[in-house]
Amino acid sequence: MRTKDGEKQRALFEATIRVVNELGFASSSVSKIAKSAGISPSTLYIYHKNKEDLLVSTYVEVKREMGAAMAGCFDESLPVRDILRKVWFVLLQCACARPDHYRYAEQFSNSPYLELVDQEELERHFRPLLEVVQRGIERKIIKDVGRPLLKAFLFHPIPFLANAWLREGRPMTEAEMETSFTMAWDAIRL
Amino acid sequence: MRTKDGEKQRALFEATIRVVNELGFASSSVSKIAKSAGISPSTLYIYHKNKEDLLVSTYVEVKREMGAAMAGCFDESLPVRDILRKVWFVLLQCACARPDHYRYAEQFSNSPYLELVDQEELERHFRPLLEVVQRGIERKIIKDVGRPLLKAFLFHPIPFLANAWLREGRPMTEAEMETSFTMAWDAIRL
Amino acid sequence: MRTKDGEKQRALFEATIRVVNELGFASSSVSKIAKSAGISPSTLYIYHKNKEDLLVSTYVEVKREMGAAMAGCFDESLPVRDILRKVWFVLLQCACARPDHYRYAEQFSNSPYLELVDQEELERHFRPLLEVVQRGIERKIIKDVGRPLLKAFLFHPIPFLANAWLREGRPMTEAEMETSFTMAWDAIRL
Amino acid sequence: MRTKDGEKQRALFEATIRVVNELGFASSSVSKIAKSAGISPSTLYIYHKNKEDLLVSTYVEVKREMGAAMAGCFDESLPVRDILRKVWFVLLQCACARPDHYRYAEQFSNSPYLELVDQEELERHFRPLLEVVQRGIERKIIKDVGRPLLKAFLFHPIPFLANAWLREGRPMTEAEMETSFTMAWDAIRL
DNA sequence: AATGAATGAGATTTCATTCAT
DNA sequence: TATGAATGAAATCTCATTCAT
Repeated sequence: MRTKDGEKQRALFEATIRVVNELGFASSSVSKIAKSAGISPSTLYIYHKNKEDLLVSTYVEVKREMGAAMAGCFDESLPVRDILRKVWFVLLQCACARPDHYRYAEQFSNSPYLELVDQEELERHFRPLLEVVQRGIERKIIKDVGRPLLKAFLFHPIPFLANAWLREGRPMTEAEMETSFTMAWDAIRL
Repeated sequence: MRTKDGEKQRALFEATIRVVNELGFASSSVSKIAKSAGISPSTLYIYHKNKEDLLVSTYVEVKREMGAAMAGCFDESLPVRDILRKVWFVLLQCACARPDHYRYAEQFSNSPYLELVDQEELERHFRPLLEVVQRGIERKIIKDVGRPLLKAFLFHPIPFLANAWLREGRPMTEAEMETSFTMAWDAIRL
Repeated sequence: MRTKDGEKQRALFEATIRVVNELGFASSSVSKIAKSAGISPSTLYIYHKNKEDLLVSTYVEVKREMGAAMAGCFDESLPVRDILRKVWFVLLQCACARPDHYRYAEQFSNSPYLELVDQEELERHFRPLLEVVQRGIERKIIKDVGRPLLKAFLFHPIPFLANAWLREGRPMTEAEMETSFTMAWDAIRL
Repeated sequence: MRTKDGEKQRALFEATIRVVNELGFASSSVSKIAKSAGISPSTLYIYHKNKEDLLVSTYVEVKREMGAAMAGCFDESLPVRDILRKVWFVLLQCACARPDHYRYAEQFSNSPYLELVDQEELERHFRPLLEVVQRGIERKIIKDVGRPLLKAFLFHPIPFLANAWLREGRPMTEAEMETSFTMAWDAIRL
């Protein structure tokens, strides 16, 4: 009896992102993704129930990895602003290092597929971050304006910026990162 | 493609947005859009060269209408902040009034279709706005950080916020609009 | 605008019966049927919603034609036995003339597809026949044993017999038909 | 194909009947049957050369069991009519007790698969019965009309009747069995 | 201008079967 | 013996587009 191949699983994950970024959801077919992963389309169905499952679990995995990257740089002992600054830098660096992952997440979360994902579960990956923000609110450092508004200025700009620099074809400089965080912080701080 | 019936043209425009929002680009077909517009798929080809042309020109039209809405509220005699505040309110109101148009634009601009659109031409609709921003920079009122960063905090949040409130099922209050603009302004002002 | 082609409709009907008889339900595919009808598989979907609809409506049409053949030979003025005898002969002749139609009906009605058909509607085609049987019961000519038992001996044997002779490769003689009807009649008469 | 586990063999036999009855030949796949039997599709190939072999040997086994049930009630010392009556009752009871086995046999024998079965060998199971019928013919008790006609009225109705009662959801009463046999007997007796 | 009919290409998915353990 | 992994072939059905009226 053969055993499920972790390498194939990963190849599928990367291929999905690659193909969707290149062709968009409209033209991404299961066969193209399978071919890009170097496996047979039928083999894909051993790893995923159907196309939807492939796309959704790819999204969830991207989000999980983003959450992990963030968690890895978390230092609760720092002041609120410094924690957020560090996270901002890490996320921006990730977005620039793996812009395709971020672009995939953007495409996905702007499509009706998003409704198939359990939002609660996704947020769990970012729980510590949300708690820091909450602490900032309680200490009157951050505006008490509800989560959507804070999201809109603190997280939402990140992939957009990564994308913009990607299109310019050069990496973001340290100074540009600093500037961008300052803008986000100015938006949310009291 | 021999243009004629304005009513059908409009029906197609709305149907495209409706269907793409409901099904996503992945599952939106020419036939479904035609059916939703109450015309035959063959008739659609009188108005549009092909599917791509349909999707692209729908996007351009959405952007044009957004530009027009903005232009309609433009009062050059006001101070920079007040101009931007007015525009922000109008765009947010539009986004809340026709969230589907905005959602369509979001989906479209996160897809590879975007590359088919002449960005220069699109920006023309927003020229006056960009000039006001430029004036703010020159007068040391707005941070001089390049267009992408300003876009990221001044325009990009708008459809995201409209979407967030749409999901909550209630309209944005005047106070919430004021708060959100304040955040955007805090982000970009010097 | 082209108009739906009655010839194609008929070709599909015959092709369905032909292919299913040759290969059985297990190996009959939409493509094979379309090819056998001389049309493209996609064209088939203009005439039938899906495979199921194709198979079901083919069955219904076969039954309708059987009903029509029977109705055409119906002479209410004759005694009960003579009416049934005439019907028996006509149905046997039909079954022998178009054995594929009958074989199709047999295969179909022994498959779970049968449950998709409105039995009430089917029986309508045979209403006059059922009424004659009823009359026979009332006049104490035919056993009053319920419809299933009468069906089992009066109609059910017909395609079986047609099939048997088909396999022998020769037509049924007049005498054999007479004998077979006598047996059916002996079974149901009082 | 290296036979071994009798329990699995039986589970496969029952699963084949179950699945085919539920889904029909058209939709019954090896994997579905294997899953329904609680084994892996690969294991199935230890017991059967291929799908065809699975279906055919299931049919043969059903027939063998029917023959055995009949043989078990056979009392050569009785008069011809009484032997046939006993057999009729037993077969009807079997058909009602295991309607799925009979339904499977019906589906199978109305499909082109039937041609893969050695008819001679099948008939061997029913040899004693056929000899009794022959004796009846010689003693001028039964019509001398050839085997197909006798089959059509003496055996063919049985699964049809079992099916009809199955659909009504209640078992056949003793009286109904008596009536049905009387009809069969009336059909074939001189 | 408008549209139902028509279709080749291609979509997603399942199948029967073999492989490797 | 037993089985999960693997796959080429083929299934059903939809698509974007053109044809013919």
